[in-house]
Amino acid sequence: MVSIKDIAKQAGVSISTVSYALNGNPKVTEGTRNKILAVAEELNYVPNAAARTLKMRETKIIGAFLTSFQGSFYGELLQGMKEEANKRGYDLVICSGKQSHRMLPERLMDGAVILDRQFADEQLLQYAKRGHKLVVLDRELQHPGIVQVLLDNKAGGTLAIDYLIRQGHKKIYTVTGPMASYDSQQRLAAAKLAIERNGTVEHHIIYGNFDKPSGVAAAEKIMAEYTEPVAVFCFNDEMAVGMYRALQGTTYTIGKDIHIIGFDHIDVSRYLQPKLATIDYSERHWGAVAAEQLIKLIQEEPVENERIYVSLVEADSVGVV
Amino acid sequence: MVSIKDIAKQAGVSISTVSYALNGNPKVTEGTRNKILAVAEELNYVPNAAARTLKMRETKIIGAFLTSFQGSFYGELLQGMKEEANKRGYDLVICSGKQSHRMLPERLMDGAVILDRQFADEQLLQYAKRGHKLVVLDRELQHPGIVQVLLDNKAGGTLAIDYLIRQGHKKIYTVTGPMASYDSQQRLAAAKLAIERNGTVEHHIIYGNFDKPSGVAAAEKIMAEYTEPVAVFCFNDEMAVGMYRALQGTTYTIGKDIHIIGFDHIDVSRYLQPKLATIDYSERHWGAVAAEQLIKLIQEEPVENERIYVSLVEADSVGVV
DNA sequence: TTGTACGCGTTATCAC
DNA sequence: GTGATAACGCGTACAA
Repeated sequence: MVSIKDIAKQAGVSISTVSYALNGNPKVTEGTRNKILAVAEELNYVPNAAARTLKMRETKIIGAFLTSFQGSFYGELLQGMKEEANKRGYDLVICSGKQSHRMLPERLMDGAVILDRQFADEQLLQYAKRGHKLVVLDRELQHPGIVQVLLDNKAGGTLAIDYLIRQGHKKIYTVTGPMASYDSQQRLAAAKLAIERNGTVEHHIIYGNFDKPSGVAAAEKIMAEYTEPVAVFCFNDEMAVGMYRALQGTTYTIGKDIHIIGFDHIDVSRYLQPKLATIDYSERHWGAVAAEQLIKLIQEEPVENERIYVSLVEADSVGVV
Repeated sequence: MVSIKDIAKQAGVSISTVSYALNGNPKVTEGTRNKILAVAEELNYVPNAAARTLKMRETKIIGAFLTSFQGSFYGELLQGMKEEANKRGYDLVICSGKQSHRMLPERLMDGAVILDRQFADEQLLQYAKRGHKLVVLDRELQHPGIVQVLLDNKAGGTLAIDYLIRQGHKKIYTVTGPMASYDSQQRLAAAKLAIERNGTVEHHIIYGNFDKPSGVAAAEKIMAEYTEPVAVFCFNDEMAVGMYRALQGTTYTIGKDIHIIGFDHIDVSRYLQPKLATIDYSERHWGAVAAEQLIKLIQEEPVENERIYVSLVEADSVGVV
């Protein structure tokens, strides 16, 4: 490996001069600088990140921790994070799994965005206490080293339920995500509130898991109990897709017998027959805000918790009753 | 930050003893080892990755470089890579974009899997020449430091075309990916060969881009030229989905007037009406093999180029004619 | 069994 | 303007 020492030898100067030249320190003369840059180029010099990090105590890299790489859900989010990070001179790496958690305390990155319930609250708080900078997208957590960038689930849940009620529905199912999911908890709280506020609606809760199979299961349960047209608020589109699948080829028609609204506005929802009503938000924007806040946190700029806004997408999967 | 120096002081031993103890060197006594481990625990000691890397010249991290985070395509692949890497004591990080290319030569990772045509061949060869270990999934590249793990596109292209011909089709369109795509090139070559071998089939090529809009465009072109039932081999499912979308609500029926087969067996293809015929392979296995070969390469074990096998999935999007 | 000393590649603080 | 030199935290050959 070629180091600044090699360049120094080749160029006939000292290593400190090389360092100055490479870092654009104005102390070094035009002539020697050019000479040094030429030699560096010639030798294919690449700075050693480990050495620099050891000295500088920063990597200019931020990480994003996901529970899993599967599912199409996070592409736009990561893209948004990446673009914002790059714009601010940082690189982004994506990690997944408990194994990779070590990279944060080992200081392989200057901070991280957390979207992974496998990361325990106490763990994160401990990291924050040790001076690590964090942005959480999946929980509420109070610490000076942590900033929250959360979806406006309350608004989303309310929008969905109000829409169903506005369409005349009197019997509403909600299909939740996993108990541990912050987003699911918030959506449920909002849905309950919106339903109570109305007063006359019959509400049933089905506990799901944010995946297709639990959507299938929900649909089967609903069909088994079926007596009259019902509306279903699936806490994500993935489960709604599962419901579509289960209802395919049965006598129940979506948007007539069983009305469905989802959450996320995933790409597939546009290709379903009928189109799926859902709650929309910009994943990309979410990611960009997360990266922005994280980097501000790292650079000791003032930051605040942020909320990502959502909106209603009406579609034929919800009819009038 | 707490370092081994702090532990040494606290435990009343020298730093080398601490280092030995932490690394399980048998030279150090049971008693002092336990004492040291206790102190380390108490002080919340975490080894500094930069310092260790600087010394050891390895990070135990491998990277995967993608063109973009968008699209649902790579989830399973990355999961497969991650699991295999973890099994072998490595961590995986995912990177995207030209900016992040620096991480490879700067030795932030011990090697990388490349799935990004933005990485130029010469660039990769240069890295390999400097001793970096690479696995390429998206091109052929010969170098002792590079191993190829490629999809068996030839088999896929042949399977698809033979299936169409077997179903009696005499007029076949192929909708390609971008010119630069290795996979697309290989699929086209195989398709051409299979068609020539048959002799009596009329072949039309439409140049696409692997995305939905180009599927839509292809469908429109085909409808404009329509005189008799045709079969279409879309070089990926994404474009096939675009075709479905464009044909929706027209007088053309998929599987009767226009027959479609895709490639990739993406999740959505199962939810289309009618189900999409396609070429299947295990993304997860692909990823696992890639990680395995990369780590073997890093550890100087013998490696060979690998091929990932594919299979045909028949479905109603292709009818008999 | 434990301690001393050195080097990994950088940057930064001094002299000169 | 340039050059020694001391860190940064860790691992290890060698000495004790």
